[in-house]
Amino acid sequence: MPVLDDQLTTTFAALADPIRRAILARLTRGEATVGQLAEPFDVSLPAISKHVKVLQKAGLIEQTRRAQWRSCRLRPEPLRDVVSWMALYRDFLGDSVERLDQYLSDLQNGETP
Amino acid sequence: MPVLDDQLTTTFAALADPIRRAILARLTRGEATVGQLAEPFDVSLPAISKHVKVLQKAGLIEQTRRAQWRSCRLRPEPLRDVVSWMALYRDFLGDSVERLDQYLSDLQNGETP
DNA sequence: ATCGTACTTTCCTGTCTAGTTAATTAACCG
DNA sequence: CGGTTAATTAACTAGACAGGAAAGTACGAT
Repeated sequence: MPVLDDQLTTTFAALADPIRRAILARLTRGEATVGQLAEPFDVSLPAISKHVKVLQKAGLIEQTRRAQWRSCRLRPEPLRDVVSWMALYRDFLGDSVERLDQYLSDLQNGETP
Repeated sequence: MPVLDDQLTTTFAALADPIRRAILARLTRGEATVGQLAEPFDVSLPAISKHVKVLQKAGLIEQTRRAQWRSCRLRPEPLRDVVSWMALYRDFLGDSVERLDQYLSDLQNGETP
């Protein structure tokens, strides 16, 4: 089950922006509309709207429409792919990373979700 | 000890390219010169040289000069920063991620490296 | 129906990135 | 020294990307 190269590229590209990472961080505290997501930032709403679209295309968030509001929610799958990808580097991340390793095996065996 | 936002941006940007990820993967199997890194790819040497420079600036690899060869070696720190950053999302990555969590605490306590 | 709210889309700009070829630096080898 | 190998730098091009302003869409309220 290798992680798709293309998916990883999109995910990493999406994560390579401070505003988008801040949006994700905000969403760990619960759903939010695009307007709410925009609040803390000093950029226009269209700019945020585009960031949201990038995150959505990467599968990192999901948007559901309620009336004229788009509520955004975190989707964990791409982050799991990143964790899986990192397994390649476990030997370089220290000796006792067997726990991370173990976690990954569990994931692959469907024991965790 | 929060991870520097800027560092994460550079790291993710560096990882958002299939060739650069392949270079890193290659380096898990041991050091390699720029020429050796270039071999599997259908792009010019200068292109690979630039990829190497991007990885270097992100701190993901280290280059040591031996005669006219530049030997490249993996540096794990930025990947550890990514793992640390992912800790924010542990609740979204499944319930039994305490192992990952544990691993991270160990890292912060300097117990692992 | 029309107004306001909440976005999204379009268009345009400047900047960044990946790739090319050609020229350059650096080190070793005879 | 001159030549060869290894890699970087320079100069350029085509495409992606972040941002803004302005126009467009969609829904709810009145």
